Amino acid sequence: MDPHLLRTFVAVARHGSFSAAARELGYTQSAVSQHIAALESDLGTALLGRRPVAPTEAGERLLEHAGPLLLRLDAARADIARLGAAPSARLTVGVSPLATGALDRLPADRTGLIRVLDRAAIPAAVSSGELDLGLVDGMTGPSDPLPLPETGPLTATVVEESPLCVALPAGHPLARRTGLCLPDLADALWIDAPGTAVPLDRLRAVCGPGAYRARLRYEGTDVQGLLALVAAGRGLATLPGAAVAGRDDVVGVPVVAPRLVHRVEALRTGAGSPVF
Amino acid sequence: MDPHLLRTFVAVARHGSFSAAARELGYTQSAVSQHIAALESDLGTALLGRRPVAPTEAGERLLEHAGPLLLRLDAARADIARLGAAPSARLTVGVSPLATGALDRLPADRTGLIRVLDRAAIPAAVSSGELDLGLVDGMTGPSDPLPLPETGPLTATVVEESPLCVALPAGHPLARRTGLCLPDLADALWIDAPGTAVPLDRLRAVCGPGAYRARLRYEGTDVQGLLALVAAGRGLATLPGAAVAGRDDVVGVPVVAPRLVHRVEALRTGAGSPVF
DNA sequence: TTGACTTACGTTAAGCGTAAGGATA
DNA sequence: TATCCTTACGCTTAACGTAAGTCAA
Repeated sequence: MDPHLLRTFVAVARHGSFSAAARELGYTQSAVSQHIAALESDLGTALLGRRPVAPTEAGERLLEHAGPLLLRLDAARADIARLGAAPSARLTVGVSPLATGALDRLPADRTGLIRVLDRAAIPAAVSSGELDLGLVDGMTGPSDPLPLPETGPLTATVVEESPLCVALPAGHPLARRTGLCLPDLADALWIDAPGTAVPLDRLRAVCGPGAYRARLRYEGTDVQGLLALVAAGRGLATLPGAAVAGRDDVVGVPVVAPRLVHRVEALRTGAGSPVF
Repeated sequence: MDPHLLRTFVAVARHGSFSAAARELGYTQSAVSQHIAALESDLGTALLGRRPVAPTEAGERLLEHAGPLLLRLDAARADIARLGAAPSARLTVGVSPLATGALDRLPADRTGLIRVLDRAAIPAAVSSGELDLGLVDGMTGPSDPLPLPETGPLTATVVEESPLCVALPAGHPLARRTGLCLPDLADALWIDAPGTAVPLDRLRAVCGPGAYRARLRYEGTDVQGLLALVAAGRGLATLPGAAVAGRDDVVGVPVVAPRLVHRVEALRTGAGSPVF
C-alpha cells in the first residue's frame, strides 16, 4: 500500500475516471491503470468497478482510510519541515466563522494573514503547516475537549467559552423561559446551518440519535442572515449566547440540559510558538 | 515516505541499533542503513544520531507520526481483508480491566475468546481485526464520547454508565460527604493506577492541568489491591461507583463537579455484525 | 582489533511510457 | 467508430545483497 498508489486511487475515485486522474497527477493513463491493478492485487480484491468507474464496497472502505492516512502523511512531512525552517514572523491564522470573536485576542504585531475557513478544514490545515494557528469553535460538554478530526498531534487551548443558546423568535412560547432542555426540542423545526450554527448532526451525536430534523438548510456563514430566518419563524438554531445578542426579534435561551457549552479553541502544532 | 522506510525507522529507533532492526525485519544491515539514508535525504534532516543510535529532535517528531500512521495502514488492510473473509462464528472480545463488568451482556453462544487488555491497546486491536469487539472503559462528560486514540473508523456504543466516585478510606473526613468537587482534591494525595482506576493524566486533562500529583504508582489491574491501598490511607483514586461497593473499609463518594461519568463502550468496525 | 555503520557495485525487480489490444456504447 | 481501460514490451531507475571501507571504542 504505497502512498502513491493510494493517492492515485483517491484521485480516480474522485474523478470517476482513470484518464482524468492521470491528467491530474501527471501520469499516463497506463500508469494509473497499473497503480490500481497493483493495489487490487495487493489487497486481493476489486476496488473499482469499471464502466462506470466507481468504488466497490472494499473501495469505499479503503477511501475512508486513505483520506486521513494521506493527510497525516503530509502532516508528518510538514511537521518536520517546520523544525528546520525559521518561524515566520507574521502568523497565518485560520478561523471558523463562529470563532471570529476571538480574533481580537491575537497579537496585532505578529498576525499577518487571517483566513476564514470551514470548521472541518482547520485541524488539517494546521497540521500541514498551511496555518500557524487555528481558531475553531464547537459544542461539547463543559469539561471535554472539542471533538476534532485527528490529523496529527495538535495542542488545543481554550480561548473562549460561552453558554450554548437556542435562538427563538421573540414571540415564541418558549422565548420567556430561562433555560431549555434540548431533548424536549428534538421534534421542533430546526434550520441546519452547519457553517453558522451548531450542525444538527453534532446535536444528534451529543443528545442521542433523536430527531432534530432540518426543515431548511442554510449554507452561508452569515449569522445575521440565519437570525433573520429564525426571527421569521423558519426554524430554530443553536448558537453561542454572544452571537444572539443585539437583536430584539430573536431571543437566545440558554441550554441547561444536557450541560453543553460553546467553545473556541486555539490549535497549534508543538512546533509553533505559543500565542494563547 | 514509503511505509517500509517508516517501519524500518521505528524499528531502528526502538532497538537503538541498525543491526538489531535488520534482524527483526529480515533485511541486511546494509539495507537498513540505506532505508534510513533514504528517509533522511527525503526529509532533508538527520533523523538518528549514530553512536549511540538515538532519534534527533526531528526523529522524535517523526516517531510521533509514524506509529499512528503504520497502525492505520494495518487497520486499512485488515478492514478490507475482513470484507472478504467469512465472519467468525465465535467472537474474540477484548476488555479493559474496569469494563469486565459488562462481559455478562455478551451473547454466550457467540463469544469464543475473551482477552483482558490495556485500555489503550483496544482500539488498535479492534481496528486491526485482532478483536471482533472491544469493551473499553473511561471517564468523560455525561454527553461526550470516550476520547479514544483514532485508529480508523470505529463504531462506539454505550454499554454501561455509572457515576464516577472518589475512593476514600472509611475514616476519611470527606467520606461522609454526599458529593465531591474534584478540583478541591487537586492537591490531595493520589495513587496513579492507570490500569485500574482513572489515570491521573486523564484527570488533569478534564479538570485542567492542576496538580493531581501521584505519591504512589500502582501498575496492577486488580481493583481489590488498589482499594486495600486506599483503605490503608496511601492515597485516593477515582473509580466507577460500582467498583467500590462491597467493602466496609473504603467509601466511594460521587463526584458532582465537574459532571463526569464512568462509562463502558463497545467498539467495533463497521464490518462486524452488531452485538450491542 | 572489534563491533557497527557506510559506501561501492552488480543483480534483480519494480515503475513508467509508448503503443497495440480489447471492450462497451 | 469513438472512448476508455488493459496489456505487452522496452527502458530507466530504485531496491537489495555482497563485500569492501570507515570510524570509534
